[in-house]
Amino acid sequence: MMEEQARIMQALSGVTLAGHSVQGGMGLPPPHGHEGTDGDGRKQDIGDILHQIMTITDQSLDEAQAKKHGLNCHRMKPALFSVLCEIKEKTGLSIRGAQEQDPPDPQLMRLDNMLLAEGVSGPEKGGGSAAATAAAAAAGGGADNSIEHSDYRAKLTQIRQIYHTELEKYEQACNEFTTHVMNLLREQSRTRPISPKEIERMVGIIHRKFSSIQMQLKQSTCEAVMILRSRFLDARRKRRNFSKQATEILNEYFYSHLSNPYPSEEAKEELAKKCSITVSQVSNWFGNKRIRYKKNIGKFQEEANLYAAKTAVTATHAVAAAIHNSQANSPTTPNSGFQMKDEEFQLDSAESKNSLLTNMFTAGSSASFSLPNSGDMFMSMQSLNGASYQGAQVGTNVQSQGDTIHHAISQTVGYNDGLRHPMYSPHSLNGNGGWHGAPTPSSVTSPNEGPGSVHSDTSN
DNA sequence: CTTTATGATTGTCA
DNA sequence: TGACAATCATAAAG
Repeated sequence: MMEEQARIMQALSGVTLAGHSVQGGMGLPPPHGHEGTDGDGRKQDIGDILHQIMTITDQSLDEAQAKKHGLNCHRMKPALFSVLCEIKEKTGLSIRGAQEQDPPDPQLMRLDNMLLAEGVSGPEKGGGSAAATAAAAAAGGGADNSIEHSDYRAKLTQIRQIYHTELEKYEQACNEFTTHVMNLLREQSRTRPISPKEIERMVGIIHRKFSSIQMQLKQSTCEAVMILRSRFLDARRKRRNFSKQATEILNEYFYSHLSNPYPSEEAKEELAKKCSITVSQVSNWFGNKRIRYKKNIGKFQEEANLYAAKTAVTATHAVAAAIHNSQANSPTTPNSGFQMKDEEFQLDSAESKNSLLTNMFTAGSSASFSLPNSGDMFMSMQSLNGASYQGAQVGTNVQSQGDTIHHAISQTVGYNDGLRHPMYSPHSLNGNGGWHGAPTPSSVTSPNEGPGSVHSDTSN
């Protein structure tokens, strides 16, 4: 208000003194400064008006009202008013030019983006919570994992609610205030020179003020989310073990693809779905598993045998079926890896399995069973030669057969100890018989390592 | 409590 | 970018 008044007076004085070419319109001349020696009555009038305006604040409300009415009815009023409007328009423009800039605040953008990313602002993220619920429902044994997750979700929802109510409140207050000010200004524009642009500018100022408040709200919301994150999700190290079931599934896949335990993106998705974990968790799991298996194969031997035995029966059946049903067919995709412990050979179904193996070997070295075009079979052979994993020993009878097949392979595909076959790239075998950078267990052939396994792959 | 197992993160490499 | 290796931090086992 005071500022406005000052500007009006400033403008007024500028007009008054313009004719006199007096410098420095800023300084208000004393009301009686020019003594009226010019004898110009109009100037005298203006001086009076000025004086009245100057002293208006010193007067009581009634007095001021009366004076105001007097001014309003002054014969000079319409003329002065239009002049004032004109001048104000000019000054207003110049002011606006100075401060009318609205760069999209990068800070605000950042906050907005983050809130959007966290699901605080933007559309109601039904998908996320639905997924969480689905995960919770699907996870047979690992419900505790999703409990925390849902807890986090609940807290996040709370934050979002608070954020939205506050935002709404601010918006409402802003609108109310804006309309109030607009009404006030419009009302005053009858007695005071206020252009629509002036009102617009005021509205802009109000909005800016309120948006700065909003920014504070956003900032504190961001902080709250960050704290929440650090306490829940970002307490990322606060890990939970996967459910037994999930580990089972993952291990099954791992050991049945031991020669090339690199699930494709689709396979990962499949596994993730089966285990109720994320794809990246599957990737993590396989990354950890590979490295840890490689680091200490002996330690995983038991586990490997377990899972190998688990799939041995079905795999064997599959192989048997394949051989019996299509003897001359070309099993170019022998997704029929055989996995069994050598001791199993001498046990119950030793005979059939043994003959099966023999069949395979003879078939492999002869023409009727074309060499599998996959690293899995290759792995099998390597394993049979004791050239693969530490502890992957086989019975001597099989070993000899393996030697046979070794030679057969050497002749057929140019097998070379210590040489990577291009067929098994990118990640499959290297000279050591591992995937990539595997240690060299080939020399370690301690027979008392216990019954080893022959791992093959059912790479379908 | 200590040790081991394990999921996740980080930095590096091809 | 995915894989790997080292590492972290916690869960579970002893």
